[in-house]
Amino acid sequence: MHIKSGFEQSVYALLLLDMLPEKAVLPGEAISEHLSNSPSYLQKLIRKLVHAGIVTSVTGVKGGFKLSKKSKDIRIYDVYVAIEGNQSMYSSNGVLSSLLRLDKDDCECLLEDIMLEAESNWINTLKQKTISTLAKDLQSGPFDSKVKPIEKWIQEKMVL
Amino acid sequence: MHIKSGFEQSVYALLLLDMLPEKAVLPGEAISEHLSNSPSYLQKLIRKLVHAGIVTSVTGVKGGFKLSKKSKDIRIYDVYVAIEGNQSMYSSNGVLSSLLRLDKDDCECLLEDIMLEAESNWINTLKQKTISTLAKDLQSGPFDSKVKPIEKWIQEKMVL
DNA sequence: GTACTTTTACTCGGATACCGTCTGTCCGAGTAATTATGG
DNA sequence: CCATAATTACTCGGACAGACGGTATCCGAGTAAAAGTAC
Repeated sequence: MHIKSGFEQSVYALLLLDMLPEKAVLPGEAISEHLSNSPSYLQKLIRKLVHAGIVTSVTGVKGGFKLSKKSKDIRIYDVYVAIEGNQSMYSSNGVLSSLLRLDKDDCECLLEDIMLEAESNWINTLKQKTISTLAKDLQSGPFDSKVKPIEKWIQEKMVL
Repeated sequence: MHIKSGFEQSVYALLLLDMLPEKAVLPGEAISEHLSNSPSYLQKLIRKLVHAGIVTSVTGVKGGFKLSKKSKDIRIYDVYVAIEGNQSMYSSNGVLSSLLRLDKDDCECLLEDIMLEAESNWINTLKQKTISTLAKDLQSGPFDSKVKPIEKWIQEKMVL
């Protein structure tokens, strides 16, 4: 089991967008340039964030993306769901039914209860962390000094 | 992200083995027959459980498998690790390094801390549940009556 | 200078290809109990 | 009846094929600002 790399890309794209001045917008091309990953794929990811209501898009010339909420209201969990979907990690294949010699899906999967409980604890952790949490961690961490250059770079690339 | 179906198969195979009388052994063929999944693949899974020290195998004629511990000492987490490996769900691709314009892996992934914390909570839940937990759930549930026939069937198929 | 058209720079979403992983199959080798064989 | 050989019924582990999903690319369509054009 592995969490998609698209999730990481999305989170850091949001962290970048969080440095945008209000009302400004950043083109997808610029974002992928700064994150050094493939432009077309990253944009596909960002579009998922748009659908999830996390990011606002502006079409046409001078278009681009920006956060549609305050970063403290964007939970890591929300990002996860936007990218990976809200289906649970575990889904039964009805093996217990076979074990009990019942018709398929005639009984609930005992294991599912346990797996859902575990997943619930996992989710709750991700609900308590936001993009803002990461931004603060960054500013209080050893790479504090690297933030300024990024903001400067944003000034050049942003529009509106 | 999705947990492999092999995990479910393994857990219920163990639940079946838990019904074996002491010292008795059940051939892999019989197990897959009762779980109605492919024999060769299930045996491959069971061999992973053997490597993990959860199941004991006996080779040769009258060979087969049995639990190598009490079912209350087989945590669901142990089964998970045996099948899926003990690498964590999340692994960074160094996107933060790109964001900060550093050489790859020159900084720790901020997101990783969060993801590991969440995963830790997930793991702890699975460490508190065992195969014995499931066995008890089964006996106290609505399909209690289905257990007897299985034990009878085991009497026919087991060896030693 | 105003109304209209064209260009331009973006997003949007689908079609498609690639590639790694999980599922599942197959086979030869190893192992040990059982059976057969020979004296 | 005993010792040895052959058979049998298993596990073991690797090689391999197929399916599926994540990653990534490409392209035509839509959109709106900007630039160009005509009167």
